[in-house]
Amino acid sequence: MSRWAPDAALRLESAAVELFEEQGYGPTTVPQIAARAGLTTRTFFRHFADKRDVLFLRDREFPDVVGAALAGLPDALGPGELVERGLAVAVAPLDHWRDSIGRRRALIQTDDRLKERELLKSARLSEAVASALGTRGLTPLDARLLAATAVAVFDAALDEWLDSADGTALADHLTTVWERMRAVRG
Amino acid sequence: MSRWAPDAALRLESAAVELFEEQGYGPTTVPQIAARAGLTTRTFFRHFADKRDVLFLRDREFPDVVGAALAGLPDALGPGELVERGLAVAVAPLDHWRDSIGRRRALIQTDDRLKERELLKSARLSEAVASALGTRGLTPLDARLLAATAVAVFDAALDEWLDSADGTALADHLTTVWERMRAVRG
DNA sequence: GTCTATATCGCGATAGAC
DNA sequence: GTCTATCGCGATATAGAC
Repeated sequence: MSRWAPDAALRLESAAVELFEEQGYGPTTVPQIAARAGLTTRTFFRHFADKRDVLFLRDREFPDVVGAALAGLPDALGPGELVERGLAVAVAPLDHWRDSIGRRRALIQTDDRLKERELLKSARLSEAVASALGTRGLTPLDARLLAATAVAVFDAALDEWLDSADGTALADHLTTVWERMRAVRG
Repeated sequence: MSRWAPDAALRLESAAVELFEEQGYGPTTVPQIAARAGLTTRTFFRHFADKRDVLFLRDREFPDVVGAALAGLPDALGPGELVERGLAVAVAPLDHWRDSIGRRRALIQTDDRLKERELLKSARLSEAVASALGTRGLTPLDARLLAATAVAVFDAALDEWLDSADGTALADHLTTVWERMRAVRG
């Protein structure tokens, strides 16, 4: 048994989720989280920029994953198809995590500070998509608008998926929501 | 001259903008802001929920303004026209404030915490639009998607307006960006 | 208005890993 | 030895309680 368990960040995340669910986000203190994970407050802040960040451990790589998915698709696709298929690819692994994603979302909705952080993560995802679209020749404005559209679809599809009782895959919700997105403006 | 100048919030806002521009957002402390406005720290927190909020004084009413603009338009309009015209109406007064809006935006872009707050404000605007669209018979999903589209167009148009050298009105940028949004979705 | 908790972060020391 | 993760102490500012 080594002095440090190798998964300090993960243990801190688990402890935080438990405490937030038991007591709420606001009343839970960082020392409490650290203590439950068997670590110190100082260590918490070495792994996470602030108290909110502990709920967003998984999101860190997602923009890169989506960027890579977009980069890997054939050049022949039009921009609309590109983002639609890119998202579908990047999203596939999430089906296994529905439960923990749902718990996390429920927590986020209890506090505005957590909502803000979630919105920042969505904005970063949008930037990653826009950047990938920029390399395919779209103007910055067009890339930004299409990226914003894609992220709006993604966020809505995620909610539909989490709220749906049947076992429909996230990718199928994405398809449905894209369809609605195209229909509403008509 | 009364004992309290009646514009405490406005003076705090001015002091904060000056100090943020001089020293940056992070290094500026609330006691500094309060002192420059001739007030106490406690008074600052009576007017603003937190340090970031001092830059968002003007945004408070905007969702309601947009909601009212949407409510005032004829029922006969389709949803797409509705949001497009509603935004154009709500946005008209902003042309007089381009300079201060630009300074504020420059400050917001220097710090992630300020970006987060800005994103929350955009999200609230989106909710207000979605809510107004809900009363026109759109499904919650359709309302949400169209509202997200409208806010994305608004945000992009605002940036184009702030970055443009000529005196084109914000409403004209809105029109242009709506056009691009429709085009890029092919 | 005053008082206080607690989030946040800088610094130096320490303990294992390689 | 060097590197990295952790600890312990301390300082400051935000934010909320009374």
